Amino acid sequence: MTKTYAKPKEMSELVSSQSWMDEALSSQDEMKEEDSKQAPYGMMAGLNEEHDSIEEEEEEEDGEKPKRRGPKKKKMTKARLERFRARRVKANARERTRMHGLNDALDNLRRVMPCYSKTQKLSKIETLRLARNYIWALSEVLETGQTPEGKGFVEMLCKGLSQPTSNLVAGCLQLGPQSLFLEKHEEKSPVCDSAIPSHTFNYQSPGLPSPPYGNMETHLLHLKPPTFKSLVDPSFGSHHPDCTTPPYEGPLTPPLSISGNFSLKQDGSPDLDKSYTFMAHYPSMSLAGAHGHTSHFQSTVPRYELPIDMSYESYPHHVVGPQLNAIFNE
DNA sequence: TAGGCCATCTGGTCCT
DNA sequence: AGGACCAGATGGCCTA
Repeated sequence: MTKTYAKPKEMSELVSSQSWMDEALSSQDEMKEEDSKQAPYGMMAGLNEEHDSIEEEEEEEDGEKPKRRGPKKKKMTKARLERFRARRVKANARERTRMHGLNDALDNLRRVMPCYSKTQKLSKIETLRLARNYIWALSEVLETGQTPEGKGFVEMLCKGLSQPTSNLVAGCLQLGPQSLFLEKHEEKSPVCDSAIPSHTFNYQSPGLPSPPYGNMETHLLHLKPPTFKSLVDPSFGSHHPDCTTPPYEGPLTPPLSISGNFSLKQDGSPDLDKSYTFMAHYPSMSLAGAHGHTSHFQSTVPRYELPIDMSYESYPHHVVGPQLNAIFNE
């Protein structure tokens, strides 16, 4: 899955010509070469041809370079250099792993979104935007206790999304931009790739793959206890008979831990008795279904208005994160 | 070809 | 000291 990147040609020329490279950096160059042997992304490989002498004096005052403040750097002894190099290699590996974990979590999030597609992956930012809208839309459904009117639901989901993503969502939910009404279809499994022929849908966005995703009603299954269970019990979804999507590989990151306090049992599985701290926000919601598929949701959920400018342009820099935090952590 | 998206490296900061 | 997290920088890939 990891892409491999070719080593950029210009890099070595660029770096080796830079007079500001102090000896610490030159030592890093050596380290990078070593790192690049392990990492697929070998951008720094081969940079150090001109920085072999690690003991050379660090400050070559050539007049052009601004004087550095602060304490003079310690000379890089060979031992120090070795330690530094090893540390950097390890740090790079950790950082790669960390980012892979982050991406895995994002993939998990994509899969529980109402328009999961292996062929057309949502970008990271669009995934987060859609997730936010989805939470918002579902909270509205919980509040009203009614199946949402199709157009409104899609509009909620699409707020602030880019046009291509909006098209994708509309396509997934079988709602074209012109005909935004809920059309009855026989119920199919949610989030099932390639299970439904594309001609079933009344809207296809140009350039989109055949929408294999399901219809509006199926996505509302996310509200029903079995699917709710599937979110917390990885073994559930992977054996769902209607779903042709490959089984879910790993346990989900606790998907509903709104406040971030998700308890795990000793074996690592979610502790449903303790975990759902969002019950504090949804005090009368019965979560029995998380265990037994027979729960009911009472619709006395407090309403959370999201006083956020949801225009596409407003997303990147604004209050989305802090305000959501404030809402969910109050 | 420009722009969007992405993976990776890197140095800084904070925490244990 | 070392790990986690973060943001900036960089360059590759892809598409309109």
